[in-house]
Amino acid sequence: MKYDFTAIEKKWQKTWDEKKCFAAVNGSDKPKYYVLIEFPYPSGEGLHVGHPRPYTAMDIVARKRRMQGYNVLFPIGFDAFGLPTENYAIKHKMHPREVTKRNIARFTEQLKMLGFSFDWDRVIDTTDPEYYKWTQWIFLKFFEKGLAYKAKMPVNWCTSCKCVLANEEVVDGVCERCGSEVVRKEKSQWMLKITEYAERLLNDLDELDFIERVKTQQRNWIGRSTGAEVDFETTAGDKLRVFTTRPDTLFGATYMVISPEHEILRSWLLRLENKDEVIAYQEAAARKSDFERTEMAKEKTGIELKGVRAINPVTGNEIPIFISDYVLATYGTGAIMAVPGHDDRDWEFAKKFGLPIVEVVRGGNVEEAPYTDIENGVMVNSGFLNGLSVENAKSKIIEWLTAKGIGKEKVNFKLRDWVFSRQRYWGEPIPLVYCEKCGWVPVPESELPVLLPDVESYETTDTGESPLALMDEWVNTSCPKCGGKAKRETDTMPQWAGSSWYYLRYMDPDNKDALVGEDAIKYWNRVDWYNGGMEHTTLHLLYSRFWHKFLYDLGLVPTSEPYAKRTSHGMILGEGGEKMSKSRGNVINPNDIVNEFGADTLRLYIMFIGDFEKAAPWSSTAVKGCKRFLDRVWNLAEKAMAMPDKGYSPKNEAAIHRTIKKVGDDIENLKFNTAIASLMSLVNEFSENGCNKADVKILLILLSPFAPHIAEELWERLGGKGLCCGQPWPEYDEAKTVEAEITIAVQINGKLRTTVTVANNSEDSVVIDTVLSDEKVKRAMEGKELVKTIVVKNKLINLILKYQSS
RNA sequence: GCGGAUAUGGCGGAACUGGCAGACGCGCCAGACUUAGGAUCUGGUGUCUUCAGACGUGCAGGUUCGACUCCUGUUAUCCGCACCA
Repeated sequence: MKYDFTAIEKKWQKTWDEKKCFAAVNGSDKPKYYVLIEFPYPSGEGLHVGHPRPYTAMDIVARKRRMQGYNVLFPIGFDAFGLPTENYAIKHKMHPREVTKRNIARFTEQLKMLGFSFDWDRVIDTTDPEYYKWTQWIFLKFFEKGLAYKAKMPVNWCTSCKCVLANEEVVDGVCERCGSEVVRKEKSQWMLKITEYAERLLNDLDELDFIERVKTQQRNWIGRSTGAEVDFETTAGDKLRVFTTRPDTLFGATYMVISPEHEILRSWLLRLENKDEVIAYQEAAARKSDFERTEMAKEKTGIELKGVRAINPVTGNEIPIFISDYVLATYGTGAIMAVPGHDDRDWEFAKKFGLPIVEVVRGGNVEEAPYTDIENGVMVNSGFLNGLSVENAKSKIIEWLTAKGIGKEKVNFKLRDWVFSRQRYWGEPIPLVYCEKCGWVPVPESELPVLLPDVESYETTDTGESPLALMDEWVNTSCPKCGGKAKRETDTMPQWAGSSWYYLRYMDPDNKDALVGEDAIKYWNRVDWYNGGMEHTTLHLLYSRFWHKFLYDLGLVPTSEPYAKRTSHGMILGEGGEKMSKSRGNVINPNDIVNEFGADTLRLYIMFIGDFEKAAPWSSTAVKGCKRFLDRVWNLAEKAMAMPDKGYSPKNEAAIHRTIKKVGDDIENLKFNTAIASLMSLVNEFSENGCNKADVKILLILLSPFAPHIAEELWERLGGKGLCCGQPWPEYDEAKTVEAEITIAVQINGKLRTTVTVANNSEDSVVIDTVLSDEKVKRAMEGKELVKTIVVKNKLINLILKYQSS
């Protein structure tokens, strides 16, 4: 019989489906294990060859855990709200709901074709009103607790999507999604107070089993820094508050800088002699996008405020105040004390404007370059701080400032609150109404979900308002509180809303009374292993940790963190090593690969392609190698059918034990490529030594998480009991992983000369005797003296020789 | 600029706590079977070479009996952050 992968794959997918082999059981007695992948966005393009990489990896883990006796939850769903669908729908004059429905159907078919062991009875769709009802419900809780608030503020506005973006969605000054320019715009927006959780989001990382680069990235994004706030009196009779991480250098503060947007300017404006100049600078700064500002960062600009000066609280000196866009309005207090001697940016600015540079930390030459070392410096020119280390000076000055009531210790974060409104149709409606009398009023829980209106037109408006704003019938409603006239909020939620809690819904997808039932959450607890893309580190991953903590505070979930372990995969690149994209025309469609080689080959290749955590270029020739491997397995099994089934063949025993160990360990460590390599080696060994039925059966069990269809088919043909995916994961015997005879490397003066074969675990003396009687070694030793012998057990022997001294 | 990672044959990549560099696969070469092969099987495949060996893990040093692995310096590429005071 030939290996007819198409027929085989269909057959087993059907069997698994009918027997519900991969259904997770709530409340089972078995230990539970929750494996999660990031659910896909069902785009119109269908499944990309990049999708199966993380899916196959986690499918392997899920299948292995089941074989190890766990009750595994390995779910799938669709994150279906969002712009691409809406844009596609507008272009093709379809309803986003229809587009979504079609795309989900297509994705489902493609995912099933690859044989993933998802529990298909728990599928969720974020656009299903039964689902987004609970997304809205959580939002109302945020609102109730004061963590959702509306604020007028400058926001990132994507000129192409006609929609605001969260800070996390702006990459290099352009829209993360469409690459269009992002400009600043003043808008009134719903915000989520993620900053309230900054400290916990940071600290709790320590206890999590996340790969280091994820933790680092989140830490940098949260950006905690400790310092002090200090009030400077001004000649205008008021106070200017600054934040600094170097309060120790206060004696060196020779001028101040405030951001062009700083509020205090308004009250100073009348006193300014160069008012017009200042206003012109403000206007110029306002016109620039954030990106343009940083682009021009190379050259510092600024204007001195003529007419107001500040007083350095420790020196008593009057110092000038500047406005400059190198000071950000959104961080700290929007104002800084400038210490040009010990800060790169202040130094640069001072040099340009000819401002005095005072050394207050000794260790460098502040005329040449700012001295920023905080480890070795000693305070000078700093009155009562002189002679102290930087660290000691910090605590002393903070003590002093606190006592005087002009400053205090302060912690700041880079993390900003989350801009949560989007001016688009295809998202969850924000369940609030605005009443002239009562203000913002939540829609009562009993009236959830607030459904998206079913309308013909949902195109973007040019005014920057949500398309929902044009739907009078939907907008105009009555106030749930007073019954008077009210208007619905017309902005919708961002794409990240539905995905912030989806892992909870999988535990109990059909619950009508709660987002997740108490028993279900108690049983499943939290996700044990979550794999996803690095690009979500400061978006989805951070957002969902925030939501989870909030739900934890409400007492709705038992853990303060949603994911115990987080790993991440590299991208699949095009053949030339470039990113796969439609415009480059180098996109590989998984359907083509499955048609030509089968799903098992695709799965195997995508795991064999290279280090799972690194990017790897696709190679259409290398795919064939994996197909060839499966062909060889097939032939081997056909031959073994007539062979005995009692115990491993003695010749293969050591290799089998080694492979069981290697494959098992490698799966846990994301080393799928070497796991497959070891399976290939085992097959090579079987071909050389011959093999019996028991040998092949163990091979099939080990292979089954990677290439489940062929394993299942051959298992059946070899007369295996039950299903291959239901077999217990094999055990290995450490003692049996080593061959009876082993090869030892022989080095002379550190260089490999030859090898010898000795019995495993031979005594050193035996090894030395064998080596010394070796012809090659004897020749090399002629006329030389053996000074030293180094033996590494079962590995290597190194003979140190010297010319004989006469 | 700051932080992190990476650098190994023609290619993708292996190498445990310092112990036979190049596992496994692709490609290539030779042979077998073939009407045929872009199928299959067998063998070979780091470089140089006087066939004894010499040289080889970005580059320059160092530690060690022994270094892809540790240390110092340096270059390149990728990723993240990007005036965060």
